[in-house]
Amino acid sequence: MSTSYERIYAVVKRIPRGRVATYGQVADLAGLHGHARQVGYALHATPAHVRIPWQRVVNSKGEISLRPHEGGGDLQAALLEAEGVEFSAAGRIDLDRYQWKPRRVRIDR
DNA sequence: AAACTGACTAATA
DNA sequence: CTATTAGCCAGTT
Repeated sequence: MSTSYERIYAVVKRIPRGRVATYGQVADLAGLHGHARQVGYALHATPAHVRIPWQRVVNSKGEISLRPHEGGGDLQAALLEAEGVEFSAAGRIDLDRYQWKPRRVRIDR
């Protein structure tokens, strides 16, 4: 395997600590516009020996797409919190503040 | 090869 | 807020 997966991994690896990106965003940055699903699929199929910050990829609502009881769901949340990402009571992330915006001056704060 | 599946998204209702 | 519809497309069966 290569092609799409490597691009996706490459993009995900660039996500800075304490920031998150959406699946659609990653797809777009990877040159796979409209392939949001493939991003999720690729990450799901990511071998454990490939260390990438997959936890920084969330869905468009700023939520973790995995169900808590399934593998990784709570782990992802824990990892993100450890990076300083703040979760709302509903387990959601404020994308306005934490979404990674590459190639753009971060005016936020 | 055809059908199924899925860590998605956006638009409607 | 939930539900439905539709668009997307690679990997599995």
